[in-house]
Amino acid sequence: MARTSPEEWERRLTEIAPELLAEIGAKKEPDKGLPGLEGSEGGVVMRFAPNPNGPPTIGSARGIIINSEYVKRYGGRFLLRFDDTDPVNKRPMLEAYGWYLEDSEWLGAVPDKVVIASDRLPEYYEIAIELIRRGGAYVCRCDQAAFKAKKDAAKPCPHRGQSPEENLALWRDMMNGGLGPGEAVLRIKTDIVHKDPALRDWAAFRIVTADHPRVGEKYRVWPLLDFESGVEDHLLGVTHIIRGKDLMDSERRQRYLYDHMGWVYPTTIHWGRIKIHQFGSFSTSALRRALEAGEYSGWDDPRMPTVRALRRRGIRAEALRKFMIELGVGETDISISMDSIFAENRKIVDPEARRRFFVKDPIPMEIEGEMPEIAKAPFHPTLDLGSREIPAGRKLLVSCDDLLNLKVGGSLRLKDLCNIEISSLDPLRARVIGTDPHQAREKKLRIIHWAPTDGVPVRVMRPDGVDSGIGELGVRDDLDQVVQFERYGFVRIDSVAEDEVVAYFAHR
RNA sequence: GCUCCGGUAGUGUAGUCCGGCCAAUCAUUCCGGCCUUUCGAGCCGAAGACCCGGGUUCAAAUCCCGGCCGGAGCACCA
Repeated sequence: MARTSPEEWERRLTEIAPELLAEIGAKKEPDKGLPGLEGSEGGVVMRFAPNPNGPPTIGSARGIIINSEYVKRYGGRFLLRFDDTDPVNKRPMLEAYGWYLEDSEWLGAVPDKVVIASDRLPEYYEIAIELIRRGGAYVCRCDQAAFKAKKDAAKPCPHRGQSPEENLALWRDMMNGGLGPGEAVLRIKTDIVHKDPALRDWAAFRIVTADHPRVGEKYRVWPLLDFESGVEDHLLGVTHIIRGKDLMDSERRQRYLYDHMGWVYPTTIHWGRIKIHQFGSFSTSALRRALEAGEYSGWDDPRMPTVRALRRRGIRAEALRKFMIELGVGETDISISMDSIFAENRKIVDPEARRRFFVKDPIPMEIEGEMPEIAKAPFHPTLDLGSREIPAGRKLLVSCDDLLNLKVGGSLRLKDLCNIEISSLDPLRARVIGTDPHQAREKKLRIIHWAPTDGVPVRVMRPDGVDSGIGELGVRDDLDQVVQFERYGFVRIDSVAEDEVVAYFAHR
């Protein structure tokens, strides 16, 4: 296949239309980070709208970070809105409201405004009434199955033709108790013969007599998501909505509501489902059940895919931000690995994390020969972070893992201390053959870390279990710091007691 | 069954709207090598992808059609 080269075309272009040449020269610029927002001229208002039925997860973090990042970029406003309108199936947790605030702030996304749907029922009622007056909504008294049958057949139900007056009267019955749960819903009139059955006359309000954790039994008519969310987005002046692809129909449904009211629909962006290798698929409700069944120590258990669990493990907000922004907002369902987040975190944490010795599954070792009584070890291999002194002694502890390929006569270096030769394996004995690190280097000795016998017991809480061992005493100075246990990994010192230190494992 | 959306290396991602700069970007992962008193960091190098088939065109990752695969909606959940 003979292709005409670009050069050839350029030459011919020069002959026939030289004024277009500039266009060829213009390079396309590669987009960095998030794509721009369309329709940002009139300002940008965005929201993250969770149901507070558990703490923010990594998925929530994506929503919080991307929305707030756009707002930062365009100088707009970031709203946090709690869509807590189902006291039964997705019952809100009172503590969770605060958790969202806390985690948003930690993620560097302090909301400009916080809205709680369960505070705003009166506003929703007013709009419902206006909608009925305009003939855009009707009270449907079909039971669920009957309506579905009608809808699937693209046939209107008998209540669709009621007059606004009739509907208003029935609405009052819903409000004042004349109608009970399951006896009526308010439906938005869309297009009953629409080719997509998902869009036909959807329910906007239903009757719920259960108490709500925040407002108790104050209301008995509650909005459904499409109404609440759609109305709030308008009321709050939201300009851009980012939501899951699973909610694509919401826009198409809500547009009917907007048309009835004469409102302008915000710009929408969709993203696909996010799955994380290390955690699999999870839902907040499923996690909550597992937690209540005692499978986890709490919402910040190191196995949890929550923001608070990552924080406890020493993952920095900045690492999460960079990662999420890099992910972007594609519509493809994605399956990510924590490795990328860890890599991002390592870059941030490595330069500031003090190095410490932690010996997992310690084995005592007796040493003979001339050696320093105190090891002087730098806090960082290349940066000047100072150093610490670790008292050594005739007896030291080394990790069981490091003994695996050891044999009598073999030699290695105890880091920052001395070079030894193994003289016996059981009991473990060695003799000093020198102290010079260069000697170790020349002989290509393996270098292992160690701990003094009077070090502090350390427990490391990991996603895959608990490691126990002994750490140098200095780890007690690093409460709440991310440190690197040499040859083990980065951990956050979570608690320090006289007789035990607990650390949470971040990553290698 | 009806409807909607997506498919670029192992994993993500840029490019797709407005076809030529794309023998395709960046990150991570993996594999080599260097460096290092850590199995960390750093440095160097390498490997690795346009779902398939047609069509339009001088030219297709990009436009059109069909197929395949994946996800989602059709709740008085969010």
